[in-house]
Amino acid sequence: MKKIQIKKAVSKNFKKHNHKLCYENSMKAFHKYCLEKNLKLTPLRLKVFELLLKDHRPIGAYQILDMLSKEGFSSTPPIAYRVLDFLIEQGFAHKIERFNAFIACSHPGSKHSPTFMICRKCDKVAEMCEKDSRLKIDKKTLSEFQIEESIIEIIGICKSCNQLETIKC
Amino acid sequence: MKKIQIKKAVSKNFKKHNHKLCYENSMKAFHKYCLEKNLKLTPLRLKVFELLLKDHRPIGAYQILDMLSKEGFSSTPPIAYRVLDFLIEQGFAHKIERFNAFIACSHPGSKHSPTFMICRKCDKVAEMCEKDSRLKIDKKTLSEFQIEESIIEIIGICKSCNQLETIKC
DNA sequence: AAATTAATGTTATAATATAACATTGACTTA
DNA sequence: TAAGTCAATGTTATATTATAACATTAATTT
Repeated sequence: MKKIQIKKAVSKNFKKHNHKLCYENSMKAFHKYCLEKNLKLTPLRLKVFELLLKDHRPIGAYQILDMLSKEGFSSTPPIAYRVLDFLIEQGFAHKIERFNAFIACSHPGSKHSPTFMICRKCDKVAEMCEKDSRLKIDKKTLSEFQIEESIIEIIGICKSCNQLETIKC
Repeated sequence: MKKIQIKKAVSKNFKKHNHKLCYENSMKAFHKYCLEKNLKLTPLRLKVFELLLKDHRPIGAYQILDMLSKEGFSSTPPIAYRVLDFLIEQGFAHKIERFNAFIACSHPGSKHSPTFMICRKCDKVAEMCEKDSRLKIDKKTLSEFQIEESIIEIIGICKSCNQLETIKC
């Protein structure tokens, strides 16, 4: 029996939602991916990915190290950076350049260059898929530059925070 | 008598071009802007802007400090960061987040969120104006997020570097 | 000339990231 | 199974980027 999945808008990240589902789906995908690619799903990697999945806010490497240390893991900088590199390479995490911080990928399992919406009030981040965000570049310019990768980070205010503001006034 | 200016494509930054003109136009605009806004065009600010205008490559704050020190300026970190903040605020410089480095603005004198093309071979950067690069975002998503600012950095290979590669093969 | 303010100078330290090498543990293969 | 190999983790040290806080100087106003 197949479950029918209703596609949720990315902006759900900014609202109340069934986050347990986000967590479980991502974790499941991670397990599946590692199994298929024969990559080692170690306790450290699992823990870091779990930390990234906590909510939809990016976290810094040193925050991760703090949390690792609290849970009894070794916690010198390379520990975090190496696992983050691994997760990013495998397409399960991204770096938010604006904040030098890291976030779990919402469309995991393949390399891509997403667009991030970053709310400057609640610090939550939503990752848009390419369908919903396209960079239209002038044809002539395109012919003179071979694109390999893009960093797109949009900063603004999410609807939830905006409504809160309006209510306050 | 009015000079006819032929609008050059932004990708000129990647090619041989009359860079003296780039320099002079930007410097002139900076002088004019500061005069009009009654902002102080100090030796330090001039020097830093001049350094940013050297070529179309971003430079780090500590590189700037090195060069400042060689020219007899004071060169502790806040010296550079403060002038950079000033230049960014006034719209004469940008930060390239990908490199934690800074570059002179190509369309100076007003706040804007440009798109940068970054060549990973020669490290040169070209700033596209909004006309040539537009982010098309899904309507529903747009209605749920109020955009204030965007960071768009495209990494790839410029035509000049690409041609060099082809010749080598 | 005194008061005010903007710019620069200085000291110290915070925050982010990597290099280089050591150890462990799992897996291969002889 | 013992030796060899390799990936992952551990460790030490240090590099790189950035800011806080306060002091001094220079320009501008009163």
